[in-house]
Amino acid sequence: MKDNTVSFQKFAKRSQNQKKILDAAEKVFAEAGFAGATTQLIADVANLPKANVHYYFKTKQDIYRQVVYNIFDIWMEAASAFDTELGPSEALSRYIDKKMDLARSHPYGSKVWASEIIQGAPIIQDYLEGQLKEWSKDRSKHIQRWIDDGEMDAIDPEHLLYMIWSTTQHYADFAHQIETLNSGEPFSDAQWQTAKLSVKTIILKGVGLSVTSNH
Amino acid sequence: MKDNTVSFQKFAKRSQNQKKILDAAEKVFAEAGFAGATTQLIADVANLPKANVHYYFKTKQDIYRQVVYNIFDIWMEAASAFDTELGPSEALSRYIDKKMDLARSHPYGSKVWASEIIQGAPIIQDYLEGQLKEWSKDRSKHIQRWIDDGEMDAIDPEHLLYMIWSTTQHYADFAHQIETLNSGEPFSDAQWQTAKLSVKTIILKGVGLSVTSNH
DNA sequence: AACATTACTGACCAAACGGTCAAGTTTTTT
DNA sequence: AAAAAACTTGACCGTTTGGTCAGTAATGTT
Repeated sequence: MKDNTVSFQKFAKRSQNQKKILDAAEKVFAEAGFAGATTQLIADVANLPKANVHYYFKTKQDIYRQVVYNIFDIWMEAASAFDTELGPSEALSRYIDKKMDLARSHPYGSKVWASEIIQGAPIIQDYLEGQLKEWSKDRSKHIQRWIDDGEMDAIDPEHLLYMIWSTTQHYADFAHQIETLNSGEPFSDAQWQTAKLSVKTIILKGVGLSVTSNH
Repeated sequence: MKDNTVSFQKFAKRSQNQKKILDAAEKVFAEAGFAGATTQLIADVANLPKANVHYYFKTKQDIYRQVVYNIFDIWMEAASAFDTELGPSEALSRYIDKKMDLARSHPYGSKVWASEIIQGAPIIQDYLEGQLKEWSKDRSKHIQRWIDDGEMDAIDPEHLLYMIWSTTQHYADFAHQIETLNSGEPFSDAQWQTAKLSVKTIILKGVGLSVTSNH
């Protein structure tokens, strides 16, 4: 019988197991690096036999690739929060907010990304040269226009982007260090609020803008 | 015969070989992570047989430990550039300068450190809780005093430190990404100058200060 | 009910790895 | 010159790893 629910469940099971594996893998890759991550450990965290993991993903590299692609996609989607139709204050402010939220919600992905770049981006190089470069150049141009229009200070747009990336991702990648300096406790809601506000305040004021809204 | 030069050469040979191994290891650990780094590759890069590497260092972890300790020591020494006797502008400015210089001169060490923290600081935890925490608390107190004295804006001192660390180290850890966005070329001298100035300008102005000198 | 497809898994294997060791060479000390 | 100490290295080994595979179970299709 052509039962849609059954077909859907079949589909659901496959992608559901894949998600379990990818979630486990993201954590394991983040905590052990690509080489240090064993398929056995990924399987254990996913609560699945190792052979089952290899049923859904041919190689460890395939899993890794998917994990890296996923975090990149999430980031690129968040990058649309940098809406140049808004003024510079709003655009930068929202983008920083969004990046800080992702640092909190996707710490493992951020760490996997960082390790990938540190090791020379063997997997993601084409994304860097393609989507990321395109997006950066585009936003840099907009920032430059704001500068030319006297809406903000004359600072090199690319370095501004690097500062936003590094500062926000630092709260994910170096969470362990921050936690250690915070008496071993992870940030509370209030501390995350302070972090967001501090980052926005310094960067916006630093380029001659002011924090407009506080959503 | 008690020839001092001979004794010195003996000493020199040992520490010279150790240095060769540590330099090679720093690079290999940075590019492959702890687990991905093989003692064979470290030996190859050091231009030594693998067994010889194990003659000077009992285990791979011993080599790694030494590499991480070394970069931490270099950073702590640079941390003294944050001289609170100077005013806030000078102190922050010099500290940022120093950190940017280290990002350029010690990119591998910075990457090894980043990976270590990302993976939860299994080796260096005691340093974080000891020296780093002490230094941070001390400098935070000084920054707070500057704020109380009305010399700079009221921003959370710890987040200011995090911003300095993340932004400067980003130029080392994410050098590959930056290079890709820079048409595949590493930064020129002029570009490093621009980077330094941009970082200092944004951060100092961001906390209500101004770049005083340009050494 | 018969068949086909998809899902699952314990047992296995070749390759790579960290580390050892015995036998040698060179250097230092007496 | 002889003994001791330090250095060097090819060959080797137990363990771990990513990945395979044959056989079984469950699910979907006719």
